[in-house]
Amino acid sequence: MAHSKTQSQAGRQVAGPGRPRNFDEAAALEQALLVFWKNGYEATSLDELTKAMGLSRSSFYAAFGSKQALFLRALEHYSENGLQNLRDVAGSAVGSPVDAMMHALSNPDGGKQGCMLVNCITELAPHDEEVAAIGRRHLEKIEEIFARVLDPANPETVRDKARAYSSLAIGTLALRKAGYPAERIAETLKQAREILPA
Amino acid sequence: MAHSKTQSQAGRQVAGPGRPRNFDEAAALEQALLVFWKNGYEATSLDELTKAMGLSRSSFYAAFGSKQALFLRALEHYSENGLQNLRDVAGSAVGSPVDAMMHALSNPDGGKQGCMLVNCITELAPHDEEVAAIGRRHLEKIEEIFARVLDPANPETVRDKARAYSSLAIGTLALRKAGYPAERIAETLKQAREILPA
DNA sequence: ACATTTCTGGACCGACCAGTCCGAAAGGCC
DNA sequence: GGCCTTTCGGACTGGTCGGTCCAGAAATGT
Repeated sequence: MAHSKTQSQAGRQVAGPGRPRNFDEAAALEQALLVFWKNGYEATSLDELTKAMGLSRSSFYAAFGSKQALFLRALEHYSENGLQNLRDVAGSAVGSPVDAMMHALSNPDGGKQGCMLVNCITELAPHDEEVAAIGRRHLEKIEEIFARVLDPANPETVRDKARAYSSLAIGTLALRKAGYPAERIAETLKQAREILPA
Repeated sequence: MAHSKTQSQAGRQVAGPGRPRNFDEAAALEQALLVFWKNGYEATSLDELTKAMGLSRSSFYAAFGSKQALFLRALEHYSENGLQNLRDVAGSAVGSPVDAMMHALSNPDGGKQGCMLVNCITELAPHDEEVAAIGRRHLEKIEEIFARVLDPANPETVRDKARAYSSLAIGTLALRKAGYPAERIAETLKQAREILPA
């Protein structure tokens, strides 16, 4: 809510002449991200976006160009954040890192909203190669993190297994969105986990 | 394409008075299904629907009531078809029925379009309890079929495992939509079979 | 204080949205 | 053939969409 005037103002490096922005671009992007996450791309209107971001239409277009461009930035941002979070989980897990990662993937911050990237792949990837590419890159990074945890010495040799783990976790997101009780989803992961080797 | 006038015309049992329909309601529903499957719900317009179904707007509303109502009918139809198809696959598989079912789930008829029900769960379920309920029912039936294959005598005891299998197959749909090569997905499933033994 | 630069709110644009309506057409029935 | 019922095509409606534009306000350097 508090907008610092001296904050980084992407688009102008140093404070030149003229009126400075009175909104934080990063914070606005974050708010936009939440709206896209909740509604998906098509179902999100400019009015809802600008209201959530707290800026006028003209500021919006001056700062972000278009709904589509903003969306892609938000999606990239989400991907970076999500991957970093997953790396943190893998690194600082108290028990099995694989368990912790599966749990993190299956319980994204958005709760019932699931994973924004999976949502967007489902909604847009078949018709939008740019989104598909972001999605592929994100999924591959997830596999990579899994693989490094599974076999730090030879991560490339367990790539398929890593992809299987991540697919399993991603699959449970559909259950969650459909309204399955969280306990049943956890039981599914636990059951899968007991069978599979370390 | 050929519309028989004497075909069943849901809404009027026998040919009463008045001008008869010159379209097949079931065939029109099928065409609508394909459009919803390809685009999702929001991104599908009435113009595209009516064009694909080959009928005018007034005929459309007279026969189906609304876009939403038509969509729900199409979704239910898709669910019934998909589940029957899965039962057939499970029953007539030459090798492992579980393999065959996973393959069928992971390679839906729509190809890159994925599974319409998973798509719709992702797009609508968090905001539409009716769709969520259809989705839950569909997913539970899939589990049921898996469970009966895994342990015909005590299907209830392997329900969690069955859910793990179906989640895994569903998870690979995201890979496909993101544009992963089919061979890599097949490899993932094969690898997963080793992780999750029968 | 002034000139310069950029921001802001809101009016505005053409396109498209889902849904309605009406006159014309096409059958069965007498 | 005339009548009644139902469907047909397509024009039309109010509303919303993403995006543009402008007049005025605000904050800087000099």
